[in-house]
Amino acid sequence: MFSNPIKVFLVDDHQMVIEGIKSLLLGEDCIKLVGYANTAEKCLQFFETQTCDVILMDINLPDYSGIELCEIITKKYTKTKVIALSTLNQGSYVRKMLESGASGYLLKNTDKHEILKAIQTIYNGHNYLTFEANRALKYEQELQNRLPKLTKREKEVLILIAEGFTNAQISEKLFICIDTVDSHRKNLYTKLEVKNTAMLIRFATENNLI
Amino acid sequence: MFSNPIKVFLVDDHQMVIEGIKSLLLGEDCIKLVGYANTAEKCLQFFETQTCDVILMDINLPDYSGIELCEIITKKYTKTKVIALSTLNQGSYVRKMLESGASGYLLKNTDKHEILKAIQTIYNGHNYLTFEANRALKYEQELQNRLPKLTKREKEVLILIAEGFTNAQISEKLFICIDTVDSHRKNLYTKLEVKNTAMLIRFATENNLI
DNA sequence: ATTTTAATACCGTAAAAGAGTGATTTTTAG
DNA sequence: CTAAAAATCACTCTTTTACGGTATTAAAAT
Repeated sequence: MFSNPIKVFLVDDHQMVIEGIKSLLLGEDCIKLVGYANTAEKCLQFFETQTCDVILMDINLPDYSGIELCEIITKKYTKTKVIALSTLNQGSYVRKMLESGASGYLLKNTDKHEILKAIQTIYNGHNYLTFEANRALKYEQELQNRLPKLTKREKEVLILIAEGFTNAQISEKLFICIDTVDSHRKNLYTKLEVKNTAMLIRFATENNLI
Repeated sequence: MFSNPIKVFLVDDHQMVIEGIKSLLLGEDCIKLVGYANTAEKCLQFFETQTCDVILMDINLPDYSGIELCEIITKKYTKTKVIALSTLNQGSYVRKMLESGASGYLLKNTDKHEILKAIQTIYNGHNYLTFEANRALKYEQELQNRLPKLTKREKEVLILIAEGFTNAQISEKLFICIDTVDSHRKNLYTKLEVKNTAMLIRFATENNLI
């Protein structure tokens, strides 16, 4: 039955996580740990000569980010599936990893059972998101939806305001009338429900609009 | 020689880190792993009936923060030393953990050798900061020193400005004259080298002044 | 083809901020 | 105790923002 164990590769710069997963997967006949790396560079080196079915990949690596590495791997070695591993349960990370081609997302506080389930699910061609990651993803999308949609021009004006330019200076930069800048500014205030520059900039920084 | 091994306790919500450290410390006769916990709560429960020499403690825990837990432990059980464990190499964390009574700071990408060294150093009554943590600490202090020193009143005014209050409203809140608020505002501009509200708020948010 | 949205512009008034200068009183630190 | 720093208040003048409308045109979406 286990004549063809799933070949798993590990990428994580934390030695103790490597050890932990090794120890967790040890004795599982259906899985074979074919290697591990602490850096994206070493991971890519491995794939020059060898291959695997599933990579467990930390998002935070010392050289590339996991997002970059994931993109490279999934484009170049289409048969290899990637499971993102992270301590951080941030929706934006989950989204970015999935956009970069990852098939799964696990938090590092997961247990042996879930790791095995994720590996097998993904090996069988499906995606696997841990519950928390799923929730974080939905939460992030909700937050984005709640944010009023700013037009292109409004965003430009917002950024220039944040850089400290007055309406007059902005009008010169954008080759438009001061009144127009004023209009955009008013629309920003209305849309973002603020009533002066201070609140505008604070709201914008807190919501990553600038 | 190892009749009295150093008793070590582990706190980390990541099962794989627990496994990793267990596996790393296994076979070290000078160290005895007396237990582990995934939450601050369970850690405190352990100390109701037992004790240890050194705790390896993750900073990010699901219930309390490591900073809080560290403070509780070091105050209540003065003989027990704490080593902070973190993936994040941020000066502010290092500082906070040391202020909360930690004796050491390790990154999770450390190796067996350094863990042993840290445990022994701290057991012998000295502090142990990993090189990176030390550097991050110094870097943070430098950044702080570069920032102009704001007076208490200036900080208060800054925060109220950031909350969107006008000089008049601030003057009412602080029971001072509008002109005084205006003076503080001008001083903020001068000290932080900005020339309007937008730049002030942006600078303040980017430098964690508010 | 037509409705909606985005971008543009204008007007007028009131409020707030920005810039300069000076002075007094409290607190703090040496 | 005394000098320095912080906090306070005052006054003038200019610039900018804030807020209320209204309105035209171009681009997008339906």
